[in-house]
Amino acid sequence: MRKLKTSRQPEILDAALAIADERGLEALSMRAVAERVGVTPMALYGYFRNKDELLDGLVGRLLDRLAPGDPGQTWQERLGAIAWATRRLAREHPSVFPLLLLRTSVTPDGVQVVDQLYQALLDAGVPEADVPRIERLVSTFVMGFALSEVSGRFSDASRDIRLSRGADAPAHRRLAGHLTPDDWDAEFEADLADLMRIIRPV
Amino acid sequence: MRKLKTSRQPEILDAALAIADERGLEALSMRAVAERVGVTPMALYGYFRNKDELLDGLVGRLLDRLAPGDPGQTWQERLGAIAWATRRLAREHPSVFPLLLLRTSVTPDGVQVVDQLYQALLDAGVPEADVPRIERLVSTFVMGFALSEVSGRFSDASRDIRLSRGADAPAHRRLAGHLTPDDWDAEFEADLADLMRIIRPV
DNA sequence: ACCTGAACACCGTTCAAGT
DNA sequence: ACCTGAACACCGTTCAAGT
Repeated sequence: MRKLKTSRQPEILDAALAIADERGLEALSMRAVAERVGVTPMALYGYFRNKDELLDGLVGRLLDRLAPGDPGQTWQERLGAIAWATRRLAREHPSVFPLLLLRTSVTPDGVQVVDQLYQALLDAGVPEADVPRIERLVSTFVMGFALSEVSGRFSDASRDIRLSRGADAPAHRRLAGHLTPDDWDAEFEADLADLMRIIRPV
Repeated sequence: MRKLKTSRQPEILDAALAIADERGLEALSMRAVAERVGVTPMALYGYFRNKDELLDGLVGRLLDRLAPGDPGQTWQERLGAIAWATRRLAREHPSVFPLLLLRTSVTPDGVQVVDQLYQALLDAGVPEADVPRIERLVSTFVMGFALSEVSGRFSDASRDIRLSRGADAPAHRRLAGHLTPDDWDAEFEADLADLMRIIRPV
């Protein structure tokens, strides 16, 4: 295990993120990053042991966007702020965002975000023994929702195909008037409201 | 757009699934699939237009495992059956499962599953206008949970690292005795119970 | 109808060498 | 301390050809 240089790591991650944002994740090759940084591909291996570690670095980069943690007033507001920031992050970096769910990488910033969620749930009155589970429940939904949006699982195309197949899908036929997703912001907000009712039953 | 042969599609998908299960997703190359089928890589292009379409075929293969849909009694039981089947599917095919969330592919089997969920929610008394949203809420959580398990987001390693970083994470320190995930089956069950309370408030 | 061979433009990564 | 060049063992895919 050689010691890695850190000096140009941020610069390299910037280049990698830019490539992913502009041309997608499969355009993100070591060679492309090197070219953007103005260096030979092999030079990158002084800063990251391999491509996997570079991708982990990219995940860290996204998480530090989430970490700031406004002082926030009520637990609902703090929890909502993180949820909306997560969704915004997915829209800003749709190619890289899936890596947050796909790669296990516990970064300091990631821990900070989880800690803020724990605190919000404690303030909401969730019993200590239930807090970690509820945190996983909420964060799993929020990340899954954001991922579904950017990966197209919720897209119009899906809905249309679904409708055209209505013949052998009776419930689809019955709900035909309601399948349209009109306003995703409103849907996300309604979902969060429902989850808050799990956290603190009214 | 040439017309594709279908004769050996199932055989090819079997080979692809086996490779992914045995050696992971990044070992799943056209060349590896071809070798397993006993054919030249180029022969595959008579059955799938490209690798992406082969992966879509793989997603379809997973979805048809979910589709059967037992007659089931209560709406809770039917919804629970699909949720547990989804989680089981992820554990059986951890490498391929993420593609379900990553790739937009609306297959007939996928529509069947969604239709069953719609029907369960209708039977639960959810207003028609809310059914599609609640279906997305539930399926997003279930798939996100299953994905988190197989991708290691919930793993012990994460928890340990989190604990060791407890210094600057006060809520973690306070909850130290409860971070342990002991029983994931129980957690999933508790989560489903909480979601059912959203569906039909007690 | 089904398959092959050769080729093209890519990959990540190792190793030895250069300043 | 930092970077390069050449090389290796891979990729997905096109094209023209073969039975």
